[in-house]
Amino acid sequence: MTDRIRQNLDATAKRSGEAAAALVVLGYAPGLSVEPLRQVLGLSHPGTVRLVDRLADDGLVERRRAQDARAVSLHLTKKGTGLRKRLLKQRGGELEVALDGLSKEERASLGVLLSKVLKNLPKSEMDKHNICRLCEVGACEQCPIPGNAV
Amino acid sequence: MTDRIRQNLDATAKRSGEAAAALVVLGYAPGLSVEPLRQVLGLSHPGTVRLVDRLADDGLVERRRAQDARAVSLHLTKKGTGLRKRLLKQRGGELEVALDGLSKEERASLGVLLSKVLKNLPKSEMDKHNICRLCEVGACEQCPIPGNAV
DNA sequence: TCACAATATATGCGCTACGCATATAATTCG
DNA sequence: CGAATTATATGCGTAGCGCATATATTGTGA
Repeated sequence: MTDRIRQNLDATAKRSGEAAAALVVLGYAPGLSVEPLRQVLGLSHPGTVRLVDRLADDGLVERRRAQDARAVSLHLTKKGTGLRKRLLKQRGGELEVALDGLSKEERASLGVLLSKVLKNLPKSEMDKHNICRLCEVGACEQCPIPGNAV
Repeated sequence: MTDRIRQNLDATAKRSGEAAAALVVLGYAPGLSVEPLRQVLGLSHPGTVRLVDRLADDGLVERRRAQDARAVSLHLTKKGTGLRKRLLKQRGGELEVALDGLSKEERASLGVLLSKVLKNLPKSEMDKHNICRLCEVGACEQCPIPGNAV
């Protein structure tokens, strides 16, 4: 499933690696600067700078000055917001394909079980954000990862 | 989960991309030639040739002559077999971590539900092998993907 | 049987997405 | 106010891949 989701997101974004994830994250955390973005994506700082370069080249992300003049405030452009929406929709579509044929009850039961699994995964605070980096905000009434506000 | 499994396998194999998958596949299909391996891994032919080059450089895979003198017969070396075993064990360990705290009944129920999900995924015959390319042979009494012998 | 298509592997070349080391700019703190 | 800290950016190299193409072997049809 993740292979397929990745492939589709990469194709839609015309970028690979963490590009799609960056768009999703910047969507729910506008104004984020490079350093926290780096931590969420699990990249090096230079890698993240270059990623932002590419997204800016594509007209998807804008660098604005932050209060702290050292930092940059990252914002999705209109184009970036549109692409992000398509990415999330596409991911949802793939999940729907995977769940085809499962009844409402089966889906609910799968949700309960996977919530338990999800709780076992994060090994640090930032890990929680990394795990959720492609999530659709609001898809979970309450994020099953304890202490995660996303 | 897939992120974490990939990271660990890549670190253990000291290679990234489809290297670990190639070792696993060649373990349950010894003598496979480059072309079918390519299809299972979902790479281009040149990409697969170069991957085999790297694995041969690492002393993990051997090229032998096949009946068909055009083809090569790929075999794991002793070292390759050992590494493969560690890779599968590591993957199993990560899955175990994810399932921590789930009762026997919950695991069984999750298995049933995920079997249904799994059936929805393959879009072609080769897809089935691609999906199972990191699987542990024998882990499933019967592969939930219909028509898959692995 | 012999040329020609088909199949299998390999090579030349370039590109994307990274990481490490380091430079530069701004802020904080003693 | 000067030095450590923090944030971004740049120089440079690498792994892993794809496309186009070359080479070798095997089938195939007149």
